[in-house]
Amino acid sequence: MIRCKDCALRRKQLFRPMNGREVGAIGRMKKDDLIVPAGTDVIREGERGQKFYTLYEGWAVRYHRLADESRQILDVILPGDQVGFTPVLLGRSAHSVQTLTPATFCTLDGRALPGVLKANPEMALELLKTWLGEARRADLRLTMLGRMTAAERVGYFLIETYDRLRRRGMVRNGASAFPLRGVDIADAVGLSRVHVMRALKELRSEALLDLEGGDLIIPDFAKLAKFTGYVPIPRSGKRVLV
Amino acid sequence: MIRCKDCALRRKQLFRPMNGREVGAIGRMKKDDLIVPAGTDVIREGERGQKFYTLYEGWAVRYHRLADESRQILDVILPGDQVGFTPVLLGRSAHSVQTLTPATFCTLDGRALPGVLKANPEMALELLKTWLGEARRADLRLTMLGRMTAAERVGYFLIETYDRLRRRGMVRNGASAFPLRGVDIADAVGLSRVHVMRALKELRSEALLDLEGGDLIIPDFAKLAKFTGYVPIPRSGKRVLV
DNA sequence: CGTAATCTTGACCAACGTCAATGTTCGTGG
DNA sequence: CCACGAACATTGACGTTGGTCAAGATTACG
Repeated sequence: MIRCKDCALRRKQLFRPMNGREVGAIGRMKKDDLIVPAGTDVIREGERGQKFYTLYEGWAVRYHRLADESRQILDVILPGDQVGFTPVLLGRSAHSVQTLTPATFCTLDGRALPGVLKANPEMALELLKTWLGEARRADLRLTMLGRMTAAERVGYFLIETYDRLRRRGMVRNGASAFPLRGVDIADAVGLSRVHVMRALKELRSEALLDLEGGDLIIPDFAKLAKFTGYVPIPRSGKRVLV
Repeated sequence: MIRCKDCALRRKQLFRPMNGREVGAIGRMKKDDLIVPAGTDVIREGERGQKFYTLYEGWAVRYHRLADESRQILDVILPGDQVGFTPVLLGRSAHSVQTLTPATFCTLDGRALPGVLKANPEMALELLKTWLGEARRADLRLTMLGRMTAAERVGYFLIETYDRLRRRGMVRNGASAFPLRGVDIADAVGLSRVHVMRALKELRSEALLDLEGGDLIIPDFAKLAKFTGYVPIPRSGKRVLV
């Protein structure tokens, strides 16, 4: 089991430094790690849960499945992101979470969360800020689905994810591992799989990005950002790691 | 000026009862009321702000305008909803807010907010819960845009708003005032104005809803909910009124 | 080396957008 | 109360984007 004291994530730029008291409070919520293969549903829609998780390593997606079996991917979960917060504080999960790769989650006891937040109001405030940042990102994804063409949607989705990877130090020389398949991208941007492939071809031919063998390459970030209307996440926003 | 002590909103079912200490803390943040005509931009994208607002009476929308002048409506703001939270805690607003009708906002001093939340951790936690609820609603809107047909989108948007109105006691006999025009609905659900009208015609012919003279009528809530896949907001979730 | 998954391509089709002309509603001033 | 204009709704014709289907090529993996 990874101990909070030694957690490698916490040292990353993305996260807000914590004092000993805070690390201790979180450490007391910490339970076993959860190690699962690719394709595992870690959280299922409608489920109640007393535990919540921080993704430590690997990739996952939050998604929603409709009555007609179609799937909407709500968000990509990257290392350092939390899942299962909603069921703990609100009673039930409104979405499922599935791993795309083998993954390790850090498990935390949700029953202790309200107490910890009341005892550490500074942390509660920072957590609120993190969620406001997430809400802002969600607004932009909504705009993408409502108002953009196929190529713009795909480009936006990829550059946004790429930018998040970059902030986590997961990009090297303009490239990063990217385990999503065509279907996954399609389900994220509201298109069909075939049309996503056509959009990718277009983006590739304009040298805006390349996606091959599970690697995403963005040769000119500014150029793709301009094409998609993407504005990078401001450097300032640090996150609480619970 | 409406005093927090006398605020009519606070007494509504939707909101969590507050103790005297909390009402006092909020009262000290309270500044003048803001009374504006329809079509006023209360918050502009990119703006910094030290104040935040609670809509007391009237209607507004949160929206985002793209480079090509097109508009995405992110959400409808109803009495009791806050706006301007993000600029206060995160530095800048990523969206604009415009009134659809003459409206009254309660103005609060944002500089005092972090202090108030740290001094009232219970309130901070409840506020976090409110935001988690909003995030859940946003996920569903995303699903609507990504996976639904024109008629379903329009129906979903209308029933969702109707359900929110209902919780605020703004529905009488299956009907409520509804000041949004065709363009507004179009910009909310990611369709063209003309196509929204066709979708409305279809919904009307199926007796799922009616929209005339600024009134929204839903004769059979369950029937429309089934058609659109809408699940009502659980009764339990009460909101913090700041 | 073989099988399954995924990508690629082309043909065709449905949903939605655009344009433009006509009708309706509503608020305003006479 | 009526006349007028502006904003909005309605309708039909037509164009475009993206969906569906199916067959073949490529890649990943045991």
